[in-house]
Amino acid sequence: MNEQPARRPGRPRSERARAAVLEATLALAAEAGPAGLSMEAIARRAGVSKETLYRWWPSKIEVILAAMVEHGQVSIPLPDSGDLPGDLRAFLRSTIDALDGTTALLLRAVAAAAATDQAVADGVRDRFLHTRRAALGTLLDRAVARGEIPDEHTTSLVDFVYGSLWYRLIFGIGRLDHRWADETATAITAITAISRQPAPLPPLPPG
Amino acid sequence: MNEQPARRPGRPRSERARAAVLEATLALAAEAGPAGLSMEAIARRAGVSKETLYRWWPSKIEVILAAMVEHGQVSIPLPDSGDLPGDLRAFLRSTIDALDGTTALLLRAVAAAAATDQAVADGVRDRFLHTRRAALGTLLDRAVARGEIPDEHTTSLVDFVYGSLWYRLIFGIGRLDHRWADETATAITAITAISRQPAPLPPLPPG
Amino acid sequence: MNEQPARRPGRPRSERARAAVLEATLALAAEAGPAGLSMEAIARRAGVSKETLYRWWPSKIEVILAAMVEHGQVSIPLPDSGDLPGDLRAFLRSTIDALDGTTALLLRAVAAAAATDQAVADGVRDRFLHTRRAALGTLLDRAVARGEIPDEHTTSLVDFVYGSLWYRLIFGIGRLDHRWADETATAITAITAISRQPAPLPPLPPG
Amino acid sequence: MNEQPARRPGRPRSERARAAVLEATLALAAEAGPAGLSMEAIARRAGVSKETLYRWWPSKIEVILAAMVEHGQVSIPLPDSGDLPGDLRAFLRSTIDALDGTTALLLRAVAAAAATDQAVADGVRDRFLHTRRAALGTLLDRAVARGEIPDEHTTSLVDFVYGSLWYRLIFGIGRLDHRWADETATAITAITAISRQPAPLPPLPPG
DNA sequence: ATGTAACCGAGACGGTACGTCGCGTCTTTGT
DNA sequence: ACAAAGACGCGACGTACCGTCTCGGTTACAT
Repeated sequence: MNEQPARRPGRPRSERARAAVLEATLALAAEAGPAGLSMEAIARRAGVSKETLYRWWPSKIEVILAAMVEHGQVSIPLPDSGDLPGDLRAFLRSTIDALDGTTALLLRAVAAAAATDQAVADGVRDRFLHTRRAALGTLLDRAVARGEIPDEHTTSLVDFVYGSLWYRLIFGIGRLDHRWADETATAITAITAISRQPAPLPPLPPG
Repeated sequence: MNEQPARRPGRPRSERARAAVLEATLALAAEAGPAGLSMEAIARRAGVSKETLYRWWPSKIEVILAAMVEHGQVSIPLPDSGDLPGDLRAFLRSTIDALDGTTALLLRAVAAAAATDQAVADGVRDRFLHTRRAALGTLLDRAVARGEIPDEHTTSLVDFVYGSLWYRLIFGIGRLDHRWADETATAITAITAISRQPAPLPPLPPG
Repeated sequence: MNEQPARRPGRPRSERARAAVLEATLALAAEAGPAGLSMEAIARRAGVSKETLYRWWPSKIEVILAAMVEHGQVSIPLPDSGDLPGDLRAFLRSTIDALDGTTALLLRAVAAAAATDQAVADGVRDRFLHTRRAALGTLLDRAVARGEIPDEHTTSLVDFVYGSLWYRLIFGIGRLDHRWADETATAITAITAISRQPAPLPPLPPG
Repeated sequence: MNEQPARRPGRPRSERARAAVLEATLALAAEAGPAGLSMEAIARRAGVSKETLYRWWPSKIEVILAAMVEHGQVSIPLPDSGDLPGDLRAFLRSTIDALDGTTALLLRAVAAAAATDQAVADGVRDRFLHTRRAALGTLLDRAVARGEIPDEHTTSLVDFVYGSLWYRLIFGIGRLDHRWADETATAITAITAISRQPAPLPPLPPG
């Protein structure tokens, strides 16, 4: 069964160019930071014409997102041990582990573009943030299903986690390390207690 | 003793220019959004020379911050009723009330500038975010003092509140209205229960 | 003896492509003028690949010259009535008749290419202008042979005729119509008189 | 009486930039020919921003015309000895003397631009060619006034002179030297004879 | 019938130039 | 000393053509 659509006519896309662009993007992000990520600079660095750049990635944000995917620091394993505190802690630690210096700078560039342009924000939200929110949502939903936490706060909790992550990233507030992951996981799961506590409230022993 | 620094020689600073710049900034933010907020455009709109602009506000971020202060949507009253859930809810509602359309666009411009440039991020954090974090911190600390919540999560909670606010603002996730304020306040204060519940856990009766 | 080069193997040249290119060139010249005559546009309009275009016409000037020949407005009948003024007038009127709007625009494109690039100028001169100069030269030479004009000015006269034609065409000076043809023919043939008059100057009769 | 309009406010135009641009234009014309005269290249060579270039010369043709004026090879003295053949010869020799290699290349660039774009052609005709046509016209009109030539051909003669000049220049036909000037002057003034000869034709003396 | 070879369309590629915009600085006159 | 005006060098923007290249497919003739 050939799902692949019949090979289109014309010279095929250059894999070399594609790779060079994404590499150049990563290199520039690492060296020059978000401010150095211009289409001009990427094309120059990659040894690629601007025409080619715009042909495949119609805007800077597309190049950046593609580079992040290429960089591989994107898919986070979703732990499922049956215990929210542990799972959340593991998930956040993985998230932080994926957030190396280059990725952090790329994410800042993404944030800058989204903050500047509503259309970019919409695209980033629907195509990039959505997946991550869904992953964390799944993790929380399982906890809800297990009765660990009430379902009324899950959306807020997702906001809390990713909100504080971006917030710290963009404004350079504190560190984003395992310590942060643990504290955040702890604070989030503290809510767990609410519903857990009442439920297991042990009946007073007789006598 | 003249504390007032000796009146400097030369033509005094033009109040007209100052007002025109800040007004123009607000107008441009409202009309053209973050992308339209260029120093060039502000000067043009204000009928002020770029020289003057740069003399008093050395960078775009300074103009924006000044315009936000001028716009008055900045200082949030700090409620103190002795009850965290109510106070938090009131505080978040006030925060949202201050976040009119123009302010939202200015904040996005601030976020874009901070995300792009680390130095800007540092400045914004220390001179702008700091005050807001401190206000919310005070509110939470009072609750800690009253024994409503443990003190170990306060920093995380501040991140949660402002993080989700910026996160939603930048990426256009959902609405930022009283409903959001209430839900967020509820989720945050749910943590209250943790410590409240265990605390009153009655000592097991002897025997 | 087979002068026809042995039929080459492989797919023969597409007549369709050839015709489409020349038609497209004429159409573009008429619609977009000299500035719109790019190889890119011609290929696009003709539904022909750029590869094919460059295979048969190695440069833009070749396409244009071929299109002009195809357009048929190129060969001017050479009158030979035995009277220079009449012949010249007829020749120039025919020349103007062949100069329709599209041809005029193609000629301007030729001039632009020649003015820009010396190599193009050489080619145009030797392969295109040469024929026309020779035709007019023949016409004048016959007049010389008949004793109508001296032979010393013929080269200048050819320059005068074609020079003023191109000059007016390129810079849009005045009209290029029958009136122009007649006036030019008259001015050129005025020179005829010089030699005619003195020659028949009858020796004063004696006495 | 101050014809000079009151000094405008703002930083005055940089004479350095102006001179550098015109020099660069001349240098590029001489070195790279008409094809090398791009706005980009001129700006680069002059060490001037493209912004500045476009501010003062809104298109390439303006830069070229200005450079030619600057180059000084533009104003031709108008001889007036009372004898058309001699004056014309002198005028054409001066014209050729002014046509150094660089000027020739600039003129070719002018022709290319005019041939490509009708609007440019109009501008060049009215602002550049006009003056030259008028000069030669004056020279011829004086001859008409002296009864040397009829007035009916003057326009054609102007076309002949400048037409053949541009024609030879653009297509690289022959040389443009004093020899050409003399031959052209001779051919043009041959027409003189027409009217001169017939007029003095002495009535045949009786008997 | 089956190579083999030149053609064809499509279209990607690295370049250069285009004309515009915003940056932050500099240089004037005038207040 | 400050203000308005506005020129300046710089670098990025997104687009258009340039001439070359690499594909899959087509159309002939020569086996």
